[in-house]
Amino acid sequence: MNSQKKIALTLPDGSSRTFDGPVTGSILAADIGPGLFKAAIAIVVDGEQWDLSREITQDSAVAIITKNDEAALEILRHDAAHILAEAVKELYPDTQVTIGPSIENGFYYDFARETPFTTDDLVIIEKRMSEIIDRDEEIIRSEMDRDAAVKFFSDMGEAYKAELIAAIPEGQAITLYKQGDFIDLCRGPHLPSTGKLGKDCFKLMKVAGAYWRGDSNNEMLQRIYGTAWRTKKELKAYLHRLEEAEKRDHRKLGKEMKLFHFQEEAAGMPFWHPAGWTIYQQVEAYIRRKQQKYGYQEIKTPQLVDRSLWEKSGHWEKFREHMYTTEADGRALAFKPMNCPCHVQVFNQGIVSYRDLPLRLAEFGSCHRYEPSGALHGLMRVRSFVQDDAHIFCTRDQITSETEVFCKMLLEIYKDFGFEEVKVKFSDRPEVRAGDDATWDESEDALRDAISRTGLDYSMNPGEGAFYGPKLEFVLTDAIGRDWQCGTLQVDFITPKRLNAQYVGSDNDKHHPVMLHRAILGSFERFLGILIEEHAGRFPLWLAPTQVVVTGITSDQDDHVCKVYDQLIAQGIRAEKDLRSEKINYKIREHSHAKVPAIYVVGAREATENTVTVRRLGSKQQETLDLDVAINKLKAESLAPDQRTGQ
RNA sequence: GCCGCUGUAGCUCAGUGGUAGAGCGCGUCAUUGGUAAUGACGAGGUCGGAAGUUCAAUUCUUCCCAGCGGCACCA
Repeated sequence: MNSQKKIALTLPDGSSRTFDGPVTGSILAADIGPGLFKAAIAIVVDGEQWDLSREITQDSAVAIITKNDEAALEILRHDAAHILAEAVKELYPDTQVTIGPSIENGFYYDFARETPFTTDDLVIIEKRMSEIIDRDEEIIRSEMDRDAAVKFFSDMGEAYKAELIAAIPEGQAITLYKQGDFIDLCRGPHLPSTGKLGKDCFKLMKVAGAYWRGDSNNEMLQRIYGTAWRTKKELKAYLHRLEEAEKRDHRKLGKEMKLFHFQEEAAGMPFWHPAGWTIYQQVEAYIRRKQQKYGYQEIKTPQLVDRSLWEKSGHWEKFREHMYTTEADGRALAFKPMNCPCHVQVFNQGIVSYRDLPLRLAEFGSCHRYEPSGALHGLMRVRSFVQDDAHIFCTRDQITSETEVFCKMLLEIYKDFGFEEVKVKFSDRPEVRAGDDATWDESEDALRDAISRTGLDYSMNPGEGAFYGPKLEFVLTDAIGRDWQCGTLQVDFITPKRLNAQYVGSDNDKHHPVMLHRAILGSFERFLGILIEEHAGRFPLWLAPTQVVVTGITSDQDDHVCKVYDQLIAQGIRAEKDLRSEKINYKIREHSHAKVPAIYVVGAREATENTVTVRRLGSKQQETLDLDVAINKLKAESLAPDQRTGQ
């Protein structure tokens, strides 16, 4: 036997093991201990994830990945995708496979097949997957020359795979993985065998359409989504989380709590009911106070504007498809999809001096956008909505300070709504855009300079800027960890030029101002949807549609209930009275289900002593207080965060 | 817009080639009860819309609309 080179492997604890020749992760794991061998999933070799079966031929730093490691989940899910594909190929041989990555919480695989998969098919496929896991097929890695691989998959009738491989640079070796009779192109790594995926740790979730290569010009494939976890317990916990999220669905709560509704005759346009509109108005009043505090002036501009303005602003060219249009007096009119061109019209009235800048014009602007029908989603994506929109007209020198102040205002507002975690994204020039590169360079630099001075961390979002300028996007995280992009600040050197906005500078020359488009909530509709889900319908007192219900034990207290109710109303509290001849149990149950934050019960005792017994939502405790004390307490708590003392 | 699924009472849903049912809610009456369901009775539906097949369609077929899950889109 040749004298083989010794291989030294360094483990994470710093210890090292020497082998007489090339060694696989499996052998290493077995060498360390049978427990580790059993739990091993893959191995990290010099920072790169490898299969356990791959030979390590030189000294390396290694770490065995076991089921308990975070990294294992991704491998597990990727494997589940392969097992799914294998099951589908076995059951429906006429199907072509395409791609199947691991994703957050699970995996999917896209298939090309004439007949659609049904939900019944999912049950059958799931069963076959379990059988494949039982077979415990070895997963074998191999390499193949690119051209050979293209031929290999073409011959097999897998046109999509062949197309994918053909796109890989020539001469490059590609890796294939085989399990049973199923072979797939894959970077890896994979589990040693299919049996390593727990039979009761995965579940197929849904079938959906998805475009080949994510391009809507391409044919549509059938995507099967699944979820996979390390343990049955984790799977159950995940399914439970989904159920909990469903309970806070704003569409469901909106109906239950009579906040708003939609109907066929106005698809994507909410009808706000009294309760929902109350919340809306609280939010609007709050934002109005904040805008006043930060030096904004509120305006109101038309919803229907002549096409010629949209042509000048550039919207007609770029967004015509998404604009509602109509005609009157022989003129073509369009509903505004945004407010900026109208705000420039306000700016353009009269001569503006540099002394007037920055000019901050705010509008709760009612906009319409013809969104694709498939995009509509409750309040989150609508066709008519109102933005907390404003445009700051300023000089180039003022961009930095205006951005800084805006960020402060935005964080303050998010905090008041209970959102402490905010991410910032910087979107730079998109491919289709207005304006020359020099202007884009300048505006991107100005924005970058501004955001770095705020000290906020941000990530890049390349190519996602507006057609007229780069932007910052503000993303908040809700109570169950979901991200929502709400706020935005966009630098715009172009619209003021196009719409001929000018001011007289200190040099007595005319200049175009810079426009900062900015919103904090984004759309009220969507933000209310987020708030409903954030609070699961149990709003804090300042937002709750009904803040307190007053009710008696028997009808003997009706007069007193009315007296208490009148006092609450006089104090500006959103109170209701319940004089129905129902038992107290019944009324408590009903108002608790309606998520009313406070219930005042007045019995014979309270009526004589002029007290109320207070029951708060979510608590079974009762507290009897003097009426004045109770009302003052409620009133203090009903104040919006910015109206409380100390702000 | 694309793929798939769904559309029955105010809500949640069952059901059928011979023009429909439950629970909750709603109304009336009785009950006056101390913190998550008092009882009785009653009203309420051209079964999403249009066309077709059929002696007969809510049920089968086609088209349209809307909703849901994704994909694409999101100034």
